Amino acid sequence: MALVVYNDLTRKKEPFEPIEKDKVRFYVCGPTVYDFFHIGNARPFVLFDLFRRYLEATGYEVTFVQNFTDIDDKMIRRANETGTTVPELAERFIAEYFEDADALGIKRADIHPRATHEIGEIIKIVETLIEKGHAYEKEGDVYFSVVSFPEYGKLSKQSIDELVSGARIEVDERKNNPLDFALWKASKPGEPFWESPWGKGRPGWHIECSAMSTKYLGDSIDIHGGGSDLVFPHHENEIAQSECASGCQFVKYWLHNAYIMIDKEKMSKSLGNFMTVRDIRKKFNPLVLRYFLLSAHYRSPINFSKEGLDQAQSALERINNCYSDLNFAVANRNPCEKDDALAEAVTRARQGYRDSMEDDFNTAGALGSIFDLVRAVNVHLTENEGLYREGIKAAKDFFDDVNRVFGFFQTEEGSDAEIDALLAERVEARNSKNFKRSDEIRDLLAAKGIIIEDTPQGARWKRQI
RNA sequence: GGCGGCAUAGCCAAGCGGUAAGGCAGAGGACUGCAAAUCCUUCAUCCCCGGUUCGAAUCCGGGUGCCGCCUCCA
Repeated sequence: MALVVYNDLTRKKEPFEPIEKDKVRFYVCGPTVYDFFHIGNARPFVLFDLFRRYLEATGYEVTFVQNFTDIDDKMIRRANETGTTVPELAERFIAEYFEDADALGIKRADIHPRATHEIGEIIKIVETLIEKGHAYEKEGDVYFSVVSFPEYGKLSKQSIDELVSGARIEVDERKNNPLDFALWKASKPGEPFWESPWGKGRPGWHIECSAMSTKYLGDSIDIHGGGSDLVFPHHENEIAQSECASGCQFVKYWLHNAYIMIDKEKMSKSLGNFMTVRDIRKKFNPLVLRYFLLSAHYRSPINFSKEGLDQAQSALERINNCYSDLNFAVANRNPCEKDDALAEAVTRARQGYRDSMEDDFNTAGALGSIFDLVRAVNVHLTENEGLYREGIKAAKDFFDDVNRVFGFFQTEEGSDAEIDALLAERVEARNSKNFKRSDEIRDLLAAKGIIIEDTPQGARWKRQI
């Protein structure tokens, strides 16, 4: 069994074979940093981070690049509205991005390039495209000519004619073809600008990703990821620019995630029906959102709802309870004889987990295998007074391996003198049948989000997720 | 008009030809001073109609419903 991924370029599942053996060049479209990101934006960030982790866990050396778009119309507009500058706005929301991303357990990319730091690279590509006859300059703007690239439309499976006839874009006299798009935009008075062969201006959106991907990963990369709303025109345009400039195939595997839906509509900034990750974090542990995003296959839409998050929280609690029960048992139980059922359950869970993940990153299926082992561990802990050490060790190793990819086990075992003292007092109260006092202490701690559990091995506490 | 996706129990969600994973919620029971956690039992024939097949949720055809892209959007 080997990894198979669904490639949007061919619309088929294909065996994953990187261009260079054991190495993966992976690029993901990052945020435009003019605001907090919402949970729809969070989906690709979480997903592609997870794919990267899985690839790394299975032995690939991954170079992972995710950009920041820090100059475009939205940046300029927001900076004007809020009385700040574009660079200040970018700094602020790059920092906010990392705060939320860290909370969601998203690892830092190897490289987080910013468009404004790559202007030289961008100008170089635009010049190349003009030289090769794929682009033309008009009044300080530079446009890409879609008819110069016969394969234009190969990702979205549309011909230029079909795209034109369905287009809702405004006619722009400067363009030779309505589908031509800006590589470079002349700056208007008061806008940020950079000097270029075509005068003062700034890069178009699509060219950024081509430039940054090429600079840090080379002309041809293995995986390019993003939301499916980027298929057209963003990724189609990236292909056109990059392949015309380099003469090589730009990307081997195109992966796109489906949207978050809310009330049967796509969640999006423009519709205004979004919830930011920052909002969610006020009500839920961010790992609950992480679990929620991983509970369905990445190419299926997810319907967002409060109930959905509640369910995710309960499920995540079940996993975490098992993990902490397991650790507690290791510290507090004596060995018992071999438990074949547990040993077999670990083997089966590992196999099932792997089979699911290798089938186009089927995280929902993988969760099924994880829960199967949760049940088996719980059964073992319930049916035995002691502990089958080897089996439990194998289960813990599996959970730890999973966690390096899924990242939602709470691995830290808390210790707190004040809580420990209250817990000790409660034990005494219970021993002397002073249940009024013991329940008081339990309620007191519960109000602080501390949950008490009485086990045959003694009382213990944990934090509410 | 073009391209594409989805429809599986109250809810979420795998499965993609061999007789329905998993989670949440619910019901009954065990354990507990009461809880919590946990365990046991229980809870679906897969939108409709045809077809192919020994056999279909899974393939084909036709419906119905919902959604997305074709403009900034993850």
